[in-house]
Amino acid sequence: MTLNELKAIQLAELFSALSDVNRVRIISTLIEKEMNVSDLAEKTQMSESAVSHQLRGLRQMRLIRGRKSGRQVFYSLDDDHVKKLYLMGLDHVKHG
Amino acid sequence: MTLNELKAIQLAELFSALSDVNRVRIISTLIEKEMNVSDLAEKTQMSESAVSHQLRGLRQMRLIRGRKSGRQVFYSLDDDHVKKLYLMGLDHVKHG
DNA sequence: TGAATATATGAACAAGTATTCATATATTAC
DNA sequence: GTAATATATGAATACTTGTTCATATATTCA
Repeated sequence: MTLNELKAIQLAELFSALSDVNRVRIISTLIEKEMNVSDLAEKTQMSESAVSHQLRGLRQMRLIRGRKSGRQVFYSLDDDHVKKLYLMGLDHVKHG
Repeated sequence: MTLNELKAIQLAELFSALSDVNRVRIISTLIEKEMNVSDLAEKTQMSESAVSHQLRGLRQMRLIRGRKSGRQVFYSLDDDHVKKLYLMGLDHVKHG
């Protein structure tokens, strides 16, 4: 069973979404609890614009989702799958 | 428990190693069986040089390891962890 | 030893990606 | 309505990464 081309591309895109330190920090933060953009920016030491750009990519990959509340948007992980992937990667890093 | 800086970087590097279509194809191939560079090149439709460069990165990230036999080097996944990570990603892509 | 083969590597270029800055949209409060 | 705040986005620049080409190393065989 060789991997078909589309799946290979999607898989690379998925891992690509987690391949940046700032996005890892964002995911790491969102594992603990949902958070709005400006708090994320403060917590991750990034500009709000940079955070927003990264969130967009994560949203497009369906790794996170936003919940609008007034003029704020609270982001959280899209599903447990993402958390598992992240934790498995972390495990590899720790015991690798 | 906030992720420390080093872990965040390592984690991003790990996912980064899997974030390219050609590397995904290589890993996908190596999940089935170990393979030498030129066969990998043929199977993945890449030049041997390109394969070798990619293998280097995967080796450095300890995702694969090489077994030298004469003038050939047979590559295989470094441990089961990698396979799990790959399969979990694939699962996300399939059912996402 | 020298020729042939398998793999590895350095440097240069090309392609992709992240960040910044300026600006836009959306919501709330007045 | 206007002002203030939160987030989003486009364009430009800077940075990173992958591929190619040329060359180097290592191994086998004659």
